[in-house]
Amino acid sequence: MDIVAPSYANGRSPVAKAATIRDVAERAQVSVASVSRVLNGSDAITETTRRRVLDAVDFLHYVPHVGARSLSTSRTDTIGVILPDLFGEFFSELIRGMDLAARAHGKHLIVSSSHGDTEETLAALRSMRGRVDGMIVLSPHVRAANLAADVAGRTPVLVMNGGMDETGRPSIAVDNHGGAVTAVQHLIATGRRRIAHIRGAAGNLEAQIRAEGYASALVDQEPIIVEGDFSQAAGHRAATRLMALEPRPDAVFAANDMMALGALLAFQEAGLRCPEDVAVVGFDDVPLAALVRPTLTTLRVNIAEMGRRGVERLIGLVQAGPNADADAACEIVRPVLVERQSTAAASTAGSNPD
Amino acid sequence: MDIVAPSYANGRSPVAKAATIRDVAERAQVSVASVSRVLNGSDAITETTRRRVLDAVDFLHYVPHVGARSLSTSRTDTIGVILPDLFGEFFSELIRGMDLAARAHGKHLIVSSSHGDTEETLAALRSMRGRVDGMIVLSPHVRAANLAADVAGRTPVLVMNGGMDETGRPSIAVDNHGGAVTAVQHLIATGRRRIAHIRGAAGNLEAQIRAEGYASALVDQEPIIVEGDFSQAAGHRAATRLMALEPRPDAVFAANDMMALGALLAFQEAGLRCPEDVAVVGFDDVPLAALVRPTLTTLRVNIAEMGRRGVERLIGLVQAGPNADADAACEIVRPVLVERQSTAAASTAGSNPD
DNA sequence: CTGTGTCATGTAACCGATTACATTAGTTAT
DNA sequence: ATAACTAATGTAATCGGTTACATGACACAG
Repeated sequence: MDIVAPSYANGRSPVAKAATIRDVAERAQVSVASVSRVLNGSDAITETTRRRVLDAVDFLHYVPHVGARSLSTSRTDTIGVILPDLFGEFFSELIRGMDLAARAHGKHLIVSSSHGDTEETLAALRSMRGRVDGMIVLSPHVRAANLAADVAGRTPVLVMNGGMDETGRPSIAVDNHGGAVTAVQHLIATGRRRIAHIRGAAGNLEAQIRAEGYASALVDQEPIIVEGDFSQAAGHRAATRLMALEPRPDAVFAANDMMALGALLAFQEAGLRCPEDVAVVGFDDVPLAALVRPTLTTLRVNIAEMGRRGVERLIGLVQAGPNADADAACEIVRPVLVERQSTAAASTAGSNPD
Repeated sequence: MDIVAPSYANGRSPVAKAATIRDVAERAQVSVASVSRVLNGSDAITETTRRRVLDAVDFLHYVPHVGARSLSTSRTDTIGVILPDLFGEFFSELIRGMDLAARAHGKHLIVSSSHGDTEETLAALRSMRGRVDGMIVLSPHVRAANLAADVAGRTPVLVMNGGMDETGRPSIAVDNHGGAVTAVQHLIATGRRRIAHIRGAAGNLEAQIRAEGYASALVDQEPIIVEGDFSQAAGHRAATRLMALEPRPDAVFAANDMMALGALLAFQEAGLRCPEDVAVVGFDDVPLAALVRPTLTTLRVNIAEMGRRGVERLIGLVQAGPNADADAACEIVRPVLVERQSTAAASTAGSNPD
């Protein structure tokens, strides 16, 4: 008695393995090379062949094995993004922009987020190595960012948000200094004479640079700086301390919008009017900034655009290969001032000759 | 005259290709099998061998080729996440939770976002097929979510946020109906008698279910529903229309926090007091909800936790393989009411016997 | 009719890991 | 001393694509 394998109408057993390029070739009665050519759009292929291949692909639900492809082409068509601990809106905007650009170039995005310290960031980076054609490292710590570029080995790395980079690595940075100067000058132009600053988190490079920008733009006054950590609560506490000063500042430049909002609330709770008694400027232009009353003057960075740009430059780096040092520049993104109610010109300005 | 290849101190030419497992084996004086075993922590290996291999790995900066590995193991250790158009905070919270869980299991996350319509979502999904071990599809359109699961073929798919799913696919959903009922009951319990609803975007399943929940929880009143689209501006417009009604509603349940905020602002601009004249409830508990004045009562969903859970279930599905239909359940996440100022009990409640 | 060139297609050697199976060395029992 | 077993390591097949090169068909010139 012969024992035969059961046969199925569709010619495949119930726990069939995924179809391979050879299965497709067989069904289409062509060679694997032709299948590959059709699928990669290269070379000259007869219309008949193309049709036959596509039909077979369709019938077998063939999906090329990415690993196999990457093995022979040594490309992964994937780029990695390493993010520091998330910051709400900023994060999704950035990813949105990146994804848009990536998809436009047929690339995929691997993300790894919430990395508190440098060591964790490096671990994430290591685990991504070999899995991506290039990486974008967002880190407010220069040290981490630069280490990252070293650890990456031959994988191209684009550093973002790490502050102006003088090490000649490809990078994109926000002009935090210029932004801070703009904020202070705007406050001066609208008549404020005692301008305080609520700093961002200690050890954060961007916080550092914004504070320096603030200090450098002051005229006829000493810096008044209180510590913060980018959180709304910190802004609230800082504002409380500022109100206790004598004389009280007539304007506050906070290192980001969330702290500016915290300060705004603290002032309102204390009965101070904004902008009449004290003006407030933030940084980032989170959507919320336009929704609170008074609406918040701030410095706007087009985050999605920055993400898009980052991906495109990285793709450039990947294509250039290791030979081209061509694109080692640091690209600067300049924030623009968005004037809103919180800094409307004080009508009493100028009454104080000091 | 002999022509010899130039030799370098490190034994590698300047444009060296990445080291392979064979290079490591050679340098460590062991076989590739041993190297593989050391690197994958399997089997019995002498301490000497392990040491030798690790040294060689270190020296050569060896990084396993992920494609090759995936080719032989037919795993990618990657999971795909397909997101609809982003919604700020929600998105980053979700990814944070997912990434945490993924990393804990040594998996990577490929994300694809900003998919307006069904067709785009499917395209994203197709391009991910074969590149991931499983996918999580977030879609407010049931149709899209279900199509997705079909298109995916043998790749496991977990549907999230698609509303209660009766098709028996593995899924995780927010109890939108229950949440809406909770909101309305809370408003009734605090003395409101004319409760209006600002709907979410037309065609959005969650919006639909919340509206139904709202209507079903009402007692002694007809539904009062105005259209919205989840945006703050829509909330503002809707509130304006509600204020024109006679008699005016004394409470509003908005389908999300952003619309609730828009409504809040509109009421304040019109001189209405909240919660005294009109109470407001939102949905989501975005960070902002606790920051505005009055602080906003809302329904809180632990988004990061939901993301974490999603990844863990998907990993379970992947490991179970195609045989196990075990986990085809729809898991429900119940939002909890967060009581804040915007619905503080109206002191005038009960004065109206109607 | 033969030579030459062009175009479509096929054959088979890679890419770099994993792992079944084979082999060797070392230990213990008889 | 030999058999029988175990533990550590090695050999080579395999995964599924891409692509250099070989082949074959056909057109056209001489």
